[in-house]
Amino acid sequence: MPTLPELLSQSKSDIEEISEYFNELLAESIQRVNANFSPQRLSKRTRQVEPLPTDKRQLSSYRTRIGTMLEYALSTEMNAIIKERYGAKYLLTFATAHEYPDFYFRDDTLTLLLRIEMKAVDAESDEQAARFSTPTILIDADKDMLLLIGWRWQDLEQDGEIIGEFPYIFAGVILSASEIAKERDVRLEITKGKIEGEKVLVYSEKKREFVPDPGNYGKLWRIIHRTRLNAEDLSDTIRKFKHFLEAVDEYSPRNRLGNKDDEN
DNA sequence: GCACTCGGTTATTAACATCA
DNA sequence: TGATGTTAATAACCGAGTGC
Repeated sequence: MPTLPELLSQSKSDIEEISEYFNELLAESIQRVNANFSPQRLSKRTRQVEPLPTDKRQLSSYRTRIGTMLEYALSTEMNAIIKERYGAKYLLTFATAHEYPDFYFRDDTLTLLLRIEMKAVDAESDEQAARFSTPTILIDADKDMLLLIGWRWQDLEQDGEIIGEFPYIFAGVILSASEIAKERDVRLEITKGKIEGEKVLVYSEKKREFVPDPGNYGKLWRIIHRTRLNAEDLSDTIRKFKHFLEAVDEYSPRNRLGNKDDEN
């Protein structure tokens, strides 16, 4: 595999190749977070002793919170690994405002090289309603990547006894953001919706007119249209994305991809 | 008849605008 | 100035329709 400086110095940057490099980086970071940060800093006692929120507003809130902490932990590990490999040559910095994207990958003069948006989903949640809803026209095909992780509660054992649980990342992938956006917009077209600048409109049968998307555009399970799940022309990126969905589906209360024989 | 799909509703928060 | 209203963002859940 080429080194990162090689990939970034090519006259025409290839985001697919760069994502492959980052996938390897991500896999190692996930291992570290699962082994250290998560069981040490995000652990809690068993559900019987320390229950999780059940109120739906609280559910939404705590999942967002854990997602943010996992973002912090993962990006910190990724930055550390990059530092181990290339010294002070690169930085993975947070976007400090609530804006697209979450992270900027920069060189040592702080020049922007890549942009990374991250989404964390709890497999136990009803819909994994996290959304990649960045308007297509704001996505830079050469620089933007989407980082997805799936997590679930894992028992924490001590001397053969379960003493608590911690968020365990069981799947993670980095993909070209524009490829995902492309598939997302193919789906929108299939469902008779349309894009006007930064606005997304869906056709409402009830009102017999186009209405602003009510907040479903880009939900992870609404990116590949179901009629395209097994399409021949799925790009490599979409196949990797589908693989990620399958991993989440494995632990999800639902069985949306039909690859589970029994309930679990 | 169950489980999924997909447009839609709701709860909550924060920022900002408007009104008495 | 303080109370109230509006809007935007997020992610939960809802429910009619649909397919097996």
